[in-house]
Amino acid sequence: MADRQRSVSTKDVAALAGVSIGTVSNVLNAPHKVAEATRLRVNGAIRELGWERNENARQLRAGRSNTIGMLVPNLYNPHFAELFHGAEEFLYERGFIVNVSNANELPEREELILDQFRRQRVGGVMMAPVGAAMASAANLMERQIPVVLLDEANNSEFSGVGSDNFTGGLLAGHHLIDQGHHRIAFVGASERLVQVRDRLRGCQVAVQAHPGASLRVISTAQMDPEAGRRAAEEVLKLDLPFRPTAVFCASDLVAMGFLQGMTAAGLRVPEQMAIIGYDDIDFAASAAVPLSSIRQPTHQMGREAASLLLGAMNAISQTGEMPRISKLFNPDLVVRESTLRS
Amino acid sequence: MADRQRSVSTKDVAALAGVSIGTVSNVLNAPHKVAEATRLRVNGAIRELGWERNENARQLRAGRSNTIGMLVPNLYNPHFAELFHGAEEFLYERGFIVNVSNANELPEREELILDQFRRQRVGGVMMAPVGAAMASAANLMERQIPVVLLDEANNSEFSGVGSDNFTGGLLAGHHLIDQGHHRIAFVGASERLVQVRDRLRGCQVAVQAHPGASLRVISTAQMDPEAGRRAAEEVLKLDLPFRPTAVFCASDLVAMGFLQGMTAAGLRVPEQMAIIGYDDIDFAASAAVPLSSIRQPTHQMGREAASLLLGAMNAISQTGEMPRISKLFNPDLVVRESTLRS
DNA sequence: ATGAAAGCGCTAACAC
DNA sequence: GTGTTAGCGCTTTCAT
Repeated sequence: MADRQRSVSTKDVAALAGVSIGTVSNVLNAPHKVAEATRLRVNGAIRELGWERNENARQLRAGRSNTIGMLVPNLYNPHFAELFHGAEEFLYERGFIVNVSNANELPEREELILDQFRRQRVGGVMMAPVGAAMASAANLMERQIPVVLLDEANNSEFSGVGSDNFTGGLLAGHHLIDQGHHRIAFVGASERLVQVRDRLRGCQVAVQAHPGASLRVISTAQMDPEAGRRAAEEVLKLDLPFRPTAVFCASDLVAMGFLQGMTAAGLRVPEQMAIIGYDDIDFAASAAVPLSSIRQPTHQMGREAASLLLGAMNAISQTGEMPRISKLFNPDLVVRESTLRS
Repeated sequence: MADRQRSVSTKDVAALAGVSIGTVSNVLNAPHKVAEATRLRVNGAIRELGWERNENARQLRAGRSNTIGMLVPNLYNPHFAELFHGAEEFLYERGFIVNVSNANELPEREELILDQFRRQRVGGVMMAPVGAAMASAANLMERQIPVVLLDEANNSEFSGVGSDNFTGGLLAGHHLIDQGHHRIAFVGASERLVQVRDRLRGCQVAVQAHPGASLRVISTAQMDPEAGRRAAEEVLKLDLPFRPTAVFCASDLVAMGFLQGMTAAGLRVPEQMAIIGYDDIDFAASAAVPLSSIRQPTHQMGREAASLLLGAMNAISQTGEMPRISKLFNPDLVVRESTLRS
């Protein structure tokens, strides 16, 4: 059965070009050391045989990898798709490849994915964990694999990129107050995600600064449209005098679910319920009611995460030191119809 | 400077457990061959040292890979995010990892990505190329790397999963005709993508079956919201008697852009312009006007693609034969507000 | 400028 | 049931 087929190797190239494998390697990695005629001959043999470098062998021998691992909670959240896009663009231009994995917001999947990255001996990892993956992240760093956190720039142990979630929450809270709202709700996984907690804190400060205003916190497990729909049901159960007139959802996905819940129940947005989201994903602008949101420079954050990671990989291989640098970006308020008082 | 640090190897494990590396390998790959006491001792040593198998070395030696490459035009299109999700779910359960790359709808990027997969010696590839990547795909197959096409089940040279785009187009066309429309437009990259061409053909058949109905084809370069907005401008330039009253957009992303263009110009949807999209992405239901669409069983298609690929990988290693199997799924019409005549 | 040779960490065939 | 060994394809030092 099926001969275990050897792929074309440098040995074959060397044989065809009439040189040693060391010379082939030099053509690839240090062409200036090789005489022009030899180089041409070797390159000709490479083309003729259709040789492609075996990255596994290269990495095994060279001890460094051109593969970067990226861990996200879910890729069909456009926020993470965009972070990935920014990071991949940056890294691809520099000859690295990015290996994304979806943890589906499951902490145990996150551990499995990081195990896999470790086995692959990736050169570095970017991650946005929802669980307590910090022990695993520390483990990677011990093995000299740099880690950059996504959406998190306040951790002194790890490098990271993020935007100022407290300020974002403040912006959202002030905006709703400015629009005349007193009873406000907050929806998001505030118990689980530090980013969401910070957004909540910002909003709380804005609300507390305004006498007579109150904030009701609805804590969800996930950060998807379904969580928003459930929160909508919960809000609708409240009697009108107690029911919030405005809601701040900690992500646009949640906000879109909340909006669906409201319109399904026949409530008008923003007249009977104002809604503001977070992330300003592209779809927010084309939602049933165009969604106000807090914008993050997501694409640029992805690029910056990649840049920090490459910096750390260089540092570790040259000085043995693991740098810890965080970049904080500023969020902006984007006002659309969903919060505009008529 | 930085000692080039060896990672913990089976040799270290063997030394600590007081056995040979062959026995360590057996504990990992054929545990039944090893005495219970020895196995326990080895596993203890593995835990104590924090050893993790080096996949590069394993793959180099074993000649097979647990990494699967996946190439998509862009991941922030929820259709592809969902295909990825289905495939990854299936493969992860079976111990494989998926390496997705975004070609950004650029044919030259597609080639680079496939080169990278070849160098990585991935076990198989799933791809949805926008360019003529068929030569590269054939090259992979020659190297015994199975290829499964995504969104394409009509290619006799390659395995693939897809849905019946002709029927999908037919469904969309009939639906618009049924709603009383005579002047219909089609928007999509029909010159570039065979999937889109098939959807157009289906729609043409539906329209031609109805005397007095006509179809205007607006061919776009990309398949994103921007393409939809541009097409909207083009349609709006037409004098009212010639202007289509309904449009079939070859993807929901395009449809959402088209919808934005219409509402920006003050036209009411569906009263002045009916719109139907394709893919039924989650966001379609929560669009400014909930979007009618042609649904594909995307998640299941992703799983099926992964399943076909694993089957091919097994076949090639056991029989040396490369199977070519295609699975065709059926599309459904999903009617929402954007095409409902009041 | 080129060649010879060692070895990265692992698997698998074979010997005991 | 366990140990020994060859070698996957490559990079890199050291001779020449």
